[in-house]
Amino acid sequence: MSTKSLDRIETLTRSLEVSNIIRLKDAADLLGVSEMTVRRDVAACGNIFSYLGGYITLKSPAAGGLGYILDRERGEHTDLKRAACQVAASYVKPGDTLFLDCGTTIPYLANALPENRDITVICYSINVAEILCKKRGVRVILLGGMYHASSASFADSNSVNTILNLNINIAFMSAGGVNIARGVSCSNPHEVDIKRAALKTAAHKILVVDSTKFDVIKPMPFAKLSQFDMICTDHQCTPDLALKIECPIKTP
Amino acid sequence: MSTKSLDRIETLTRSLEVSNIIRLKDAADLLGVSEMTVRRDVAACGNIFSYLGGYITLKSPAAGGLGYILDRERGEHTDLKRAACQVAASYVKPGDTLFLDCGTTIPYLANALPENRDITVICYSINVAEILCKKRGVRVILLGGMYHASSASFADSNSVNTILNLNINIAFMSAGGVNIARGVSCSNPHEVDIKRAALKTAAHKILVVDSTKFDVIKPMPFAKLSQFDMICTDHQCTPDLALKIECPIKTP
DNA sequence: CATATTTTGTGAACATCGTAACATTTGTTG
DNA sequence: CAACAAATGTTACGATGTTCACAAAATATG
Repeated sequence: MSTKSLDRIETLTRSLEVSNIIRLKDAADLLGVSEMTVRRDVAACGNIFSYLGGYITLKSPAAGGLGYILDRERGEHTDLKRAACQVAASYVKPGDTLFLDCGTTIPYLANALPENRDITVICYSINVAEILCKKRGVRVILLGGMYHASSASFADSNSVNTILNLNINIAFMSAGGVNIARGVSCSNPHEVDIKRAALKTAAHKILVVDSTKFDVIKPMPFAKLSQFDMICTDHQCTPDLALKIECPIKTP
Repeated sequence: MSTKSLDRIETLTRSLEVSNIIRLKDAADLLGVSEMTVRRDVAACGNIFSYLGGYITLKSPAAGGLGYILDRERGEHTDLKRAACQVAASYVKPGDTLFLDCGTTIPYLANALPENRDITVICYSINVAEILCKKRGVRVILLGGMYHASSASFADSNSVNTILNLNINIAFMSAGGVNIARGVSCSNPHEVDIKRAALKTAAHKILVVDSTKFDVIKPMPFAKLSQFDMICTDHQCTPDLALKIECPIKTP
């Protein structure tokens, strides 16, 4: 990275410390370079700046909420997750007893569940519980235990037994990776037993993953694709991929 | 503003509490209306939403944790509760294993606990768990079970046994009422067994109540005043009241 | 100085955003 | 039901954002 580039980044940072947010065009004027150059600077310093919709902000928490918010949107495919979860939510019927897995996808499903429909939900992550507990007319059962920050979930030696003693109608599972040869996998060892128990006892099993998870392999395998009744994902799931997978795929 | 419009705003707000940010287009899909309608909704609620470069965000990203609690309990002696909890927090030492009760007071204590001090906390309410799980270097054990909205807590037949099998150093208990004749009481039956179990097994018992709880009687008694090692409360605790209670009272 | 490498700019093609005017649907009221 | 008002959808068009390939300029290197 050149001296000039660093100078520009310095100037831009200073300016953002004052104004919090700046348009790409204004930044280009400010720095006396083309918009393209500013784009490249910002992209190169992805750790310092957030860029979204034509606006640049600082990522540092000191700069206030927006930067942090924009940051979270970036790599995480929230739109895809939301889309996949909307598909999944359409299979929930009044009176159902559901199991909701942990992770960053399933909270969107929790959010999409209808209120006052005599629904019972078993969950084990704080993310999901937070959302469900605010809903009216939803029975929530949280499996407790020791908290694991990596997956924002709780695990305990009793959890598996508790799950096996419940009548779960549909288990909505998430995954870090889906691969035809290696099956369905996740990153955290402590989730595996709970996932397997839920898959064992649930009448129906639905895998909820956005399309970026296909052909990804994570360290902890927990199921084969054939164990699932269907996969709910987003519209970016390519047709040839859908053909290769031996399991019905539902998209918006 | 119509009912439908308000429903959409409600849905959108919920969704934003999960994802922080959403594209206009995705919001339109989510709500099942045109982008134009979403634009109009967002513009009408300029006090709730921010809109920039095609992305919608909440103006106050508080939403979760203590912010939410603070919001809901505004005007309910939050200053007194915070004061009582700061007194209570001063008795926590590195390496302690704590039990934190449920209610609207104890979240302030959870918030006041130090990070990275090898502290283990057992809790059973979503309010408290939410706050603790965000702290670094705090081990959290949540007792799971069926959720009870009245106290924002979980209860399960196993909870009592789990508590009795743990070595709790200090139990911080809350209460809805404290009365010399009738002892310490609360409003929710499902809390009682858990509270009693914690009191039974904990080495030290500290009652954390703001001064408005004195001379109040709630339906479910769960302890006598003599069972507690001390009471942590606020500065508005009148001297004559303090004299009448046969238990050390600590104020700021 | 000549060459290679890096940095920056430009323009084109395309997608998306922003706004307004108007059409259509929905809901309300007499 | 008719008539009106409110809410929502559609269309169109200009502005802006996004990405790419390639050209031009600046800089480094031998």
